[in-house]
Amino acid sequence: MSYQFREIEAKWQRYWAENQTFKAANESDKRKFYVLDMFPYPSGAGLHVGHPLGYIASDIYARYKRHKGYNVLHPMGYDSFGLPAEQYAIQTGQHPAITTEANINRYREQLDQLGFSYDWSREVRTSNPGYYKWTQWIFIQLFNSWYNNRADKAEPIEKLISIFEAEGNKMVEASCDEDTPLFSATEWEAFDHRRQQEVLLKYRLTYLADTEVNWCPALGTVLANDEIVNGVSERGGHPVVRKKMTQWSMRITAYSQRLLEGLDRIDWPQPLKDAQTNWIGRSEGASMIFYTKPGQQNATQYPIEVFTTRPDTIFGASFMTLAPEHELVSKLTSEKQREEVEAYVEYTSKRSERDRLSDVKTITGAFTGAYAIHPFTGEDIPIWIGDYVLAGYGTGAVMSVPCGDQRDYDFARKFGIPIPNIFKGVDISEEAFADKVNTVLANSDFIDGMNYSDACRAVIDAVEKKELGKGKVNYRLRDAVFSRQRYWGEPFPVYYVDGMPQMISEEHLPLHLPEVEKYLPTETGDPPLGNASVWAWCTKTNNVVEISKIDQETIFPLELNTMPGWAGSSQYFNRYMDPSNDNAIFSEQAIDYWQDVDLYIGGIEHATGHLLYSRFWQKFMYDRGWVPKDEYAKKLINQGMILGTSAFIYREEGSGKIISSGLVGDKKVSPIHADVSLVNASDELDIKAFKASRPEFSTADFVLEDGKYIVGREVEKMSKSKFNVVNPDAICEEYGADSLRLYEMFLGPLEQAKPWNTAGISGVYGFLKKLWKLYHGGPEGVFMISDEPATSEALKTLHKTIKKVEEDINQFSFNTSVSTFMICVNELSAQKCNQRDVLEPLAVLISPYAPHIAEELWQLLGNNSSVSTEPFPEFKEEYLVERSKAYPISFNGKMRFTLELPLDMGKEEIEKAVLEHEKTRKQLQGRTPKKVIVVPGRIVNIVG
RNA sequence: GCUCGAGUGGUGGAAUUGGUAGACACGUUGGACUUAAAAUCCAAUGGACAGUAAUGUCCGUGCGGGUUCAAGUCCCGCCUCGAGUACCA
Repeated sequence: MSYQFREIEAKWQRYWAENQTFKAANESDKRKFYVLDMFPYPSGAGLHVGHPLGYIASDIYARYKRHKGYNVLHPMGYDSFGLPAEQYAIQTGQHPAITTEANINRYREQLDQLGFSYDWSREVRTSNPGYYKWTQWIFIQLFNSWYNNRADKAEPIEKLISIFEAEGNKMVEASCDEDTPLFSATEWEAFDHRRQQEVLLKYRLTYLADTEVNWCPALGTVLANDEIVNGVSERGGHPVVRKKMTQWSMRITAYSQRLLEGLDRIDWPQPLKDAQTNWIGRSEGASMIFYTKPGQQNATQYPIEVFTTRPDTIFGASFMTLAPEHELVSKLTSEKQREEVEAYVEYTSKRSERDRLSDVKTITGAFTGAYAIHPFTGEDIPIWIGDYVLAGYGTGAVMSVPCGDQRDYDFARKFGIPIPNIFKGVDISEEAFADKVNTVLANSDFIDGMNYSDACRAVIDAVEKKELGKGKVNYRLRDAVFSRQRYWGEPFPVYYVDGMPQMISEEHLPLHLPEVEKYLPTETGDPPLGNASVWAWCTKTNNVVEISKIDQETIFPLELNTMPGWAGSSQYFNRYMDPSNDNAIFSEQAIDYWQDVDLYIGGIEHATGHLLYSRFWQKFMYDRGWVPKDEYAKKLINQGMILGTSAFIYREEGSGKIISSGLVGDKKVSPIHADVSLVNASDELDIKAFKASRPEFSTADFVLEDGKYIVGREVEKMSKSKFNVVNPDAICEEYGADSLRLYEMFLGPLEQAKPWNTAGISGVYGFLKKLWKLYHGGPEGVFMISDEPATSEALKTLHKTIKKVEEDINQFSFNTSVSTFMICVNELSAQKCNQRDVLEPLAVLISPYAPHIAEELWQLLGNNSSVSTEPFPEFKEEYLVERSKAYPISFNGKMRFTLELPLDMGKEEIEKAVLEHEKTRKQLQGRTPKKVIVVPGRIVNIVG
């Protein structure tokens, strides 16, 4: 019997589903292990061979942990809200729920085909009301919380209210809006209800604010910073403009420091940690106040707050620069300069983000005509505006130290501002000196001769004494805008009374997404939900209450925005623990047992999106006591992308001839993608099939070499538009899921990007056939094994393999363990091994990688149960002990020969044996060695 | 510019973390079986040189230095590619 993978795979996939083999219980005496994949967005294109890479790796690990006796939670679900389904709906009128459902079914089929050990009873879909009920619930909890900086945690808003009632807000240290006014307890009591709500909104962890947002007119929605790449939208590449809008925001900045510190406690890849660290962008320095000098037409002294990381260079400040958008600009500008300044502000506001980015080298600015007073020297410092200072970072104003900062230096050069030197022994005639480490200060009054850190401390002390500033830590991280003007997302559980937001009471959750006629914004510019005439929400008892949003007398207006993509993915890992619970996001018992994720596998592209936001929500959940861990994933692995190998044909410019790649030479050609499925292993294009699939080329003239059209090759991202997509269904059909699983692992290190090459799969396919044969040594390939004890040689091969494979799994080196299996089977075949005591453990050993064939072999061996619950074979050192070993020997690092010596020889005996060795004597040529170096089990060196 | 990561045969990649570089696989070449093909099996496969041969010698992990009996691996200085990020004060 030959290896019939199609029947075997279908049979065991059915078996696993029918027997619920991988269902995990929330109660168990076993130790828990939680293996998580990033759940996919079910796109219409289905899976290509790149998608399952991480899923295969996590499945191997989950199966391995089951063999090791753990109760393993390995769930899967769908991040099913998202833009593509909505855009498809806009074009076709098809409800996004319908396309999403169809896509999910297709995904499920493809996933099932690969033999994953998911507990499908725990599936979640972010677009299911039963799921988004809890997304809405978390939103309400965030709304009802504030961040107490003194306790360094989030607390219920009621506590803040009782503080306000008792003593006002003067002593409160909280993360709140900048413009929060100070008030006493009596003033608080005197505020009317609306005013109190306005104030509280400045403290809540999710709040409404007029935010300058990234508005994408083409998509009709707001984008988060991480949804913009190079100034255009990540999806579609549409232009993005800045615009002020009232939006929900998440006060993630309250957690800046904890998000940073938490990284030290989790085993995540360094590049990912670096990306988050940079994104949070902590910088230490000082905030200082420069007062303006009273001018002739301007008697007021305005304070200008600046942030600097170099307070030590304060005596080098020869001007100040404000962002053109800075609120003081118009107040400060002198009459004489007004025309110039206004023209400049006008000019910068017209420059788009893109222009500014692509043109950073052009230095522009204008003098306001006003001066500030240096806090120490009392000298006049001219105040300029320039667009190299960003309104959104720090205070939007800087003290400019041209000798210590290249941007200030260039600006000073351009406008002829003096560049005083405050560095000892440094030449600044060509460029600024920005080296903190080698700084020794001069011409700097009380900090003369000091180094960077001493001077910083001295200056901060001095400004604090003068009450002109303080040491400050600044973060680049901004609060996250949480509103999207879209249909296909979670509705906010919010309605408005007198323009103030109110939460829908929890027992009315979920607030269902209403039906709409069309998915575009309304004529009045409201988000798509504005098209809904009827909203409904279910009470706990499932009484459906229908409420017309238009009928203002019975109900107040509802929030028409929906939540962004990352809302549904920020707590899904906890929801898997108890996914059908309707009374709580998860039971205490479930979270108590599962605690957190032990292994999380997914792409690094979520570094500053999902992976940051989910950490933020987890910390919030932790603060409020709902989860036991403030970091939810102990270990994370970023699998590398599998790239496509695109095929190109070359059209000559002018003639339009299609030239074979070997004949292109110096000719002017434009490369055109050809479908990789039409190209064979030796890069030859099937011209007939190509012409049939692309009518525009049906009459094209193909110039061949040796009668063949040879395509050019290039490695690119796998995508439909590049015609380089390889479909896993086709691979499974031809070689089977076990081959695909093994091959994806065999391609290279899990974390590395690597190109797909279908040709190579024959290697692992051949391996599986050899494995099969090992168990089928009977006449005409009938299953036959021996109950005789195995040879010591075969046992050695087996235990070598157990040891290596277990080491590999624990280091996630799945590629080398596939090689190890191949070596193992090659050796056992050569040894003609067919003994049960080797072949039985081997079936268990390979089952995480190739589960279908392992189950089949396990059954043939006479077992009734699934191999997946068998204990992992135990490695025994004794089978590996060798009688002797060949030692490589070098002499003076040059000559090398090998010497076979017993393993249990001591150091001195080895030395003696080496010297007695005839060849050694010859090579030493009568000289006496100085020393003999022995590294047991490895190598012997002789130093002459 | 800054921050990470990586450079090893024709190709994907191994190398027990300082100890015989190129495991394993693809591809290629030759052979066996076959009317033929597929499938399968066997052999060779980094380069150069010497030898009828077994075999031996030298050179080889992006480049240039260094440490060491011994370097793909450690140190210093470059080059190239990839990823992230960017007037962040």
